[in-house]
Amino acid sequence: MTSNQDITTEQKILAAAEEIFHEKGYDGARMQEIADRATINKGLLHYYFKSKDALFDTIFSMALRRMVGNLNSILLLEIPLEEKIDLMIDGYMNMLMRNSSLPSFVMNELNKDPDKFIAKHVGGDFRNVFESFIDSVNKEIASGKIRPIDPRQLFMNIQSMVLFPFIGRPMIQVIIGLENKDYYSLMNERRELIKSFIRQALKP
Amino acid sequence: MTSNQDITTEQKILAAAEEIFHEKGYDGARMQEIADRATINKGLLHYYFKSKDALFDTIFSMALRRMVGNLNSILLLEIPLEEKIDLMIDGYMNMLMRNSSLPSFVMNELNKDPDKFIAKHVGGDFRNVFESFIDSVNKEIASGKIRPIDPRQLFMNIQSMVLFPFIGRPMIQVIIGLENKDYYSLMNERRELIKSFIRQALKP
DNA sequence: GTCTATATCATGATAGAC
DNA sequence: GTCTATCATGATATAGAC
Repeated sequence: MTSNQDITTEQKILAAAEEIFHEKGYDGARMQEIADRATINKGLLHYYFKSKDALFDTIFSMALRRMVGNLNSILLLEIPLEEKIDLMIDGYMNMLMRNSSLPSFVMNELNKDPDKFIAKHVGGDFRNVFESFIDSVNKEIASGKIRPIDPRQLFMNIQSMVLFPFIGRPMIQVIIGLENKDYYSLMNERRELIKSFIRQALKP
Repeated sequence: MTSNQDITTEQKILAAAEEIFHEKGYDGARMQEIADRATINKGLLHYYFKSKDALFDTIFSMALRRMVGNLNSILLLEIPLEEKIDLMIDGYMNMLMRNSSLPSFVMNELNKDPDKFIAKHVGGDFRNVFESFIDSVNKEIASGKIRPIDPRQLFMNIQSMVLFPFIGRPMIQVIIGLENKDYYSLMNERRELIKSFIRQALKP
């Protein structure tokens, strides 16, 4: 059983670990720094989480869920393609404006160990989910509402335009010459821009 | 002065270091593993490169140059916007098909230390370069050849659609259900797809 | 230039007092 | 539950023989 005090400490640890891991990744993170950030002792960290691995797994699972959790439900909805795409974009953007370091963290860890995704996540579920998206696209193509396009490429384009600006921010910001505050407002405008960009590109 | 033998060893080190750093990042890389990969002794590593930092800096600079080196020259060309965009896409794609781990490596290191980009690279040069791109876009808008769009957003879209599939590959591959070989051919088709996708989106 | 051996230090993890 | 040692290991870096 856990008392109220326990929950508070565990929450403090999770919050601190999330910050540090997101910032520095698994390899760059230090248990000492997480303890400091949580303003607790390093020994106490190991009392709540046996190992750095265990703590990381918890954080990474949370990150994965936040990353693809909404996607499943949206892709399965029985709604027109255009609405589906808009929902995807809005869902991602809302989440990303509050968790801007998430994509970089998740993608980097996955690239270092690609199997992590399959291992931790509901591996087989996606086949049906993505089939549903393919059907949506093909139906619109057949009815002449959009021009022909490989649904996988369309999906990549959406994901790319939404996620990349949060991963490539340091580079982009230097190239186009932008302060932090300006970048934020550019991201805000981006939500509608992507929608109309895609709509225009799909127009027959 | 360096003999032929030296050059060969240094090349071996650089090749090995590049592989390891690209795979695991700065924090995850081990000097021992780099030495092993180069089939030399660990002590010899420090003979050629004083420290891990020094070795990493060399690798990272190479990566940065490969990443944005062509961009400068392309953006400054006095050619129509459409050609400019096509050149960007082709330039990136050619490079990425042979260096698929490069974007993930560079972006991740930059996110951990955003100042790295400005510090290592020709910092101020980009202002004029990107101005040239902005002019290209605005000229086409003014003449009615493309529909109005924020040049910065257009630039982001291009970068995103080209770079992200090489960063988000593990996630994308699971979601759309794809083997390694299929992903490769999908990337090959992508080059022309992005071009026409953008052209279509910009059509007035 | 290349290797072996070693110094030095930081880190994850454990033991034990309170 | 929380803290203070302390252990054990692994990593960078150096010294010195060949």
